[in-house]
Amino acid sequence: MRIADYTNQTHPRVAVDAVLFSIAEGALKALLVKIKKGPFAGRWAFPGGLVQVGESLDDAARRELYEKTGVQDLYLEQLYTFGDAQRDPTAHTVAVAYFALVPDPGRTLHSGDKYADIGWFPVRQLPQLAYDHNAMAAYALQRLQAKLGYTNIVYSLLPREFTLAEIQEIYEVIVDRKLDRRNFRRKILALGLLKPLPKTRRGAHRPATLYTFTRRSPMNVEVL
Amino acid sequence: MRIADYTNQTHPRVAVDAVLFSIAEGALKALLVKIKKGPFAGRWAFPGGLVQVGESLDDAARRELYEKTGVQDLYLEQLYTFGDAQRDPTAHTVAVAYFALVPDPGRTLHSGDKYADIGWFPVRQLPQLAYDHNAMAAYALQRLQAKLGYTNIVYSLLPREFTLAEIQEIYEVIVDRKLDRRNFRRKILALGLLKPLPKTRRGAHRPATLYTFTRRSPMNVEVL
DNA sequence: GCAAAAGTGTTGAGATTACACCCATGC
DNA sequence: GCATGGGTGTAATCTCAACACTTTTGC
Repeated sequence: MRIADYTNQTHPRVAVDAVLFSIAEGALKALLVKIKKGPFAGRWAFPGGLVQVGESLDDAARRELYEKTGVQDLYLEQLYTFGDAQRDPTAHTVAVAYFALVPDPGRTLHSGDKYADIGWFPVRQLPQLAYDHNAMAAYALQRLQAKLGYTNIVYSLLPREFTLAEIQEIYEVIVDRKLDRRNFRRKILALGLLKPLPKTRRGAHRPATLYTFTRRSPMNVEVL
Repeated sequence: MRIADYTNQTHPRVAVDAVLFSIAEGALKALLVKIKKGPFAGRWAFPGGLVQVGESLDDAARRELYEKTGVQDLYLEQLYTFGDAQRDPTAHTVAVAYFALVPDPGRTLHSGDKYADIGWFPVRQLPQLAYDHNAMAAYALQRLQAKLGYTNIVYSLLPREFTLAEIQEIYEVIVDRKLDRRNFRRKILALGLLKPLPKTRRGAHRPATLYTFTRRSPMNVEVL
């Protein structure tokens, strides 16, 4: 990354920040990185970086997350653009925030040279973050909850094969309330997006039928 | 406006564009300006401009629209940020699009020095616009239609006093279908946001009771 | 055989839709 | 007095929420 003197700039800089969510250990987690330098050194924040000329915003967000997680096919959508003049004390920086989803991240994380540390944090107990990233987190969570209700994006939080209990748990963890099992199953199956597989997941108790999505692309459907 | 050489820039510029809607002559209109210079000279576009250091995005959008229309209290919300590297052939420019609403604009418009012309255009028959502004228009219309259904933002398209027929017409024009008069009235009144006034609007036929909003601030309600 | 998760239907309440006639005014 | 838009109620349908017992497995 190039270091430059922005004090004489006449225009704001453009950065991209990515709020990456996942479900792990029965809780909703977000990916945070620890900042090395500047006024927020030592604080946690969402990963991000300046946009280069010729690079699209989506590409910048995707690149940023790929560097950290090694995940290529994640769900990614633009969230909101934060442009308050004081949000970055160093120089006026407009941050285009993205919102991303991945299935349970078993893989290893790479903090890279830029950050001191990296990790998954439970979304409902985030520490005090750098910049306006706590507001960003709140906004992203709100968007996630809303979109879960009227789209099929859960698919991006699930592995290829899953049980109905697992998909229901994701809904419960994200919208933060218990759902009626019978009503939920009826509704989710009525969408016609799930195909039962001729296999079961064997565990400690009665085996559960495994399902898979017929389409893994975003669309609007009435789920909740 | 300062003219500068951006060819050696290492970072994209930031601009704000505003899609301003209003209802006039029974149709949904958008405000367009005619561009004077550059590769899009002669084309219509949404009004916009570069963001200055120290200026927030919301302020920049508000300023832009105030210069053109003289309207101070409009409904304004961020829409989407367009960041494709090729969207502006002159230099990579990230455009933060805003979406705004005003009641029927009887007032005069000011094209200013920057633009060759200014005017209201029916949203469903826009000409070919500069940049990616046709996509911007489509996105804004979609947002408007959706928000009309689950918020009370109609208030920002109506004058202080209005009849139920007038508010219904706005819904019909925007969502582009006829609504049942009795069902619509029942539902909109059930929200408790409208107060009947002890006056009527006298016209060619039976006078209609005038209503006013009890609160003119955005909130979520189930309208449609 | 017992503990634990998987699987399955029905009923009542509330919401949504469809639909037709009388009323008040201006001309 | 007639043309025009304003104003009003009900019945049928659909959707949503609440609720409990049987089944299959591992140990």
